[in-house]
Amino acid sequence: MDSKDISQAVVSRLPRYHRFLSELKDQGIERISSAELSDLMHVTASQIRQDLNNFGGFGQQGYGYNVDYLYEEIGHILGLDMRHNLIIVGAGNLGQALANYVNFDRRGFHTKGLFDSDPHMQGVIVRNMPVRPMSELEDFIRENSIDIAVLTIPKEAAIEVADRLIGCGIKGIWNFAHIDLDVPPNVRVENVHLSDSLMKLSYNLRDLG
Amino acid sequence: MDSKDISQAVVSRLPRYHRFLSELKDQGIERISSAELSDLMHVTASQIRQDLNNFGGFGQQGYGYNVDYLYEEIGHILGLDMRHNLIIVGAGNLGQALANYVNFDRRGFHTKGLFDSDPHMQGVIVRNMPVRPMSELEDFIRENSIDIAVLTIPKEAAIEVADRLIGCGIKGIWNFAHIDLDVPPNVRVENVHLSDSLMKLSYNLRDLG
DNA sequence: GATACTTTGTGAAATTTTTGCCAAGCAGAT
DNA sequence: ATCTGCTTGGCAAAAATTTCACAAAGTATC
Repeated sequence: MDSKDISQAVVSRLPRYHRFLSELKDQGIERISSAELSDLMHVTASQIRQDLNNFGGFGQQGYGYNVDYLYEEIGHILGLDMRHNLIIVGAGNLGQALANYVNFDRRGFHTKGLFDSDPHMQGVIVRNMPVRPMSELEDFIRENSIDIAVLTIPKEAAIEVADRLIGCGIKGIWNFAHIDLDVPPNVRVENVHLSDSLMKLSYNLRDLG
Repeated sequence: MDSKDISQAVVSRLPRYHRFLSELKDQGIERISSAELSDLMHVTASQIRQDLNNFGGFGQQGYGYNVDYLYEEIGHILGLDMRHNLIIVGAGNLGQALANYVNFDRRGFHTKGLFDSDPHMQGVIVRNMPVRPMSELEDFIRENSIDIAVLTIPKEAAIEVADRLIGCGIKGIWNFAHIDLDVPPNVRVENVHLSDSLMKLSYNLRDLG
C-alpha cells in the first residue's frame, strides 16, 4: 500500500502534520481544508495536498479532510500503530532524560532497558529500570524482542556498540552520538546531532542586529 | 562577506563538514581533496565543492583543501568564533542533560543560568549553577547579556515563555518543546523535535524484513 | 433536484537542489 | 624552467521539489 519511493523530504513533514492534527483533535475540530491547514502551518496548501496524496486520497472535494481520519492515517503511515521495544545504551544525563520521557510510550515506543559501561552506574534505578552492564546487552535484546536502540554514548564507543547491536538483529538506531554510523542496508539510522543543530542556530544568528 | 541567500540545505551540511574536518585534524591530516572527502562522507565531490564555494574559494587546484584552514573557515562561517551566552529554561531531565554538556562550551556556547517554574527545583545545583525561579528571568537576561535561550519545557508553557524571552531581547531560541513558535523576523528558532525524529525512524522501519 | 459554492487530486510549470563536466591553474617532479 | 598530472571553481545539465492552476467531484442551500 504505502509505496517505497517516498522522498525523505515528505517523510520529514509527516510528523508535523500529525502534531497539528492532534492539536485540532484536542480542539474538537472535525474537518479542515488544505487551505485552512496551510494558514495554520505556514506551508502552501498545494504542498499539503501533494504530500498527502503520496499515500492516497484522504480528502474529499468540497469538504476537505476529516481530522480524526487523517490523524489516524498519518499515524498508520508513520508506523505509530506498531509496537516498538527500545533499549537505551548510555545512561548518562541524556539517556536518563529520554528514559523518563513519557510521551514515547504513548506512541508505541516502549523502553525496556538501560545499559551503561560505567561500573558505578550499575543497578542505579531510572524509571523503575536498573541500569545494566554492557555484558548483558546481547541476551537482553534477544529475550525482549528489542528492535530499536537509542545510542546516547560518546562517539568513541559508538561504532563498536553499533556493531554489537546490529550483530544481534537491531533494526533501528536512534543515534545521539556525534559520529556517522555506517550500517548495513537493512538497518535504519536516525541521527540527532545536537551540536549540528546548535551550530545551525549560530549560523542563522550571524547577521542579525 | 558571507552573503545572505545561502539555502538552509547548505547550512545544514556545514556542521557535518566541520565535524569531519575535526576528525581529519585529529588524525594529523593536512590536506584533502574534495574527492577524498567525498569518499569519506558519502556525498558527491561536486556537492562539497559547490557548498564551499558559496562562501568563497577555500581550495587550490592541484592541491585540494588545507584541513586546518578549511576547519577554521567553516567554524567562522558558522559563527563558532563568537561568544554566545545561553540560559536553559526548564531544568527537567533534558535541561539538566544539556546543562552538563561540556562540548557546547568548547564551541563558544556558555550556559550562564537555569530556570524552572517548579518551586521544588529552586536552588537545586546543576553544574555549579542554582536553578532560578522564572521571576528572575528578565533581569538575569539583561544583566548577563544572554542571547540564546534553550527551551526545554512542556509545550503548554512554551509560547508564553518564548514571548517573555523575545520581550527582553533574546535573539535565538533552541526549541525542544513540541510546538511551533511564532516569532518576529529578527528572532531565530532552531527546533529539535525529538518525537518527530523518532517517528521518522519509525517510518523508515516499516517495510523492513 | 437543481444550482452555486467549495475543495480535492493531479498534470504541468516553476523553482531549487544536485550532479556532471571541463577549462584554468597550481603542485610537484625533473 | 618546463612539463605532467591533479584538482578546483564555475557553468550547464539533470533531477528533485515545490508551486500553480483547473477539471472533476463533492457539499450546502434553496
